[in-house]
Amino acid sequence: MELKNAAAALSALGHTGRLSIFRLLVQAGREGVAAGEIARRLDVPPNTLSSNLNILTNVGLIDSRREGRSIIYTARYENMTALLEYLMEDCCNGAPEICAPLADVALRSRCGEEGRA
Amino acid sequence: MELKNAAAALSALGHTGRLSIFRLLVQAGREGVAAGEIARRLDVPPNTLSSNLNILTNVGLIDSRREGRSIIYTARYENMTALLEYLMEDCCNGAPEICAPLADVALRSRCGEEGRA
DNA sequence: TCTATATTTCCAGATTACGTGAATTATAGA
DNA sequence: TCTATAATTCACGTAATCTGGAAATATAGA
Repeated sequence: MELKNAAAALSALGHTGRLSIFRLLVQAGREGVAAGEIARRLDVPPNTLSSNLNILTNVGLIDSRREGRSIIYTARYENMTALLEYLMEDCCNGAPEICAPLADVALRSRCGEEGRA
Repeated sequence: MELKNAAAALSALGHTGRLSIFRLLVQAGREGVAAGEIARRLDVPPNTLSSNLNILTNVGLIDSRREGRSIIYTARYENMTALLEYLMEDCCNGAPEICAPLADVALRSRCGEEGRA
């Protein structure tokens, strides 16, 4: 991942509306959620939602497919992973005790294995 | 972590200049780096740097201490961890194979244990 | 105290982002 | 084809952000 792409993705997430959308999709898994359903759950007007979905799509954080009249959005986990990797790259100058908690967070996120902290 | 705080932190990172600063500090470890040294390494004017350091400080991503004439900046790893945790929270609806790569990234970041991917 | 160094604060013009009303496109079903 | 539903695109006023010059503050050393 390059600086510009990472910054663009982070900037897209740096907005309460878009962050809510993204987390919703991250939690939804591969199935995804239809635009209308997102609008209903988050209570946002459809045009505002659409513009934010577009921004998240452009930076590669989400994807979409049409199903009948609905458009289903999904998180792009690979790109999310690349982004987090970029943030942690060469972390903490050789002091493992600093990064260990980061690793623990990720391990705990292995879904369904135990409650979160 | 709450939505607003997370969005503020991500927004602060969604800027190539600030993202570069933050990564520099993440990689520097607990020692930190003086403002002037950051300015030199990233080639940015001191007032612009100062304003961006201030923004990163306000969202809790970095910290500073004075040492003589210099002000030393450091990454706040605990808050970085909390931010990543927020992004991964309840990830992927019970499909561990989706989140596993995220965990791997974090494990690989255990500094100095092996090369990064 | 005087000077040099390190960094921050103040300020203003330029740019970019935000949200939304209105119009538009796409699909499904009668 | 006509109507209803689902979602997007366009246009635009408002608000926030970005950048860097100039001035101010803090510290160290002579």
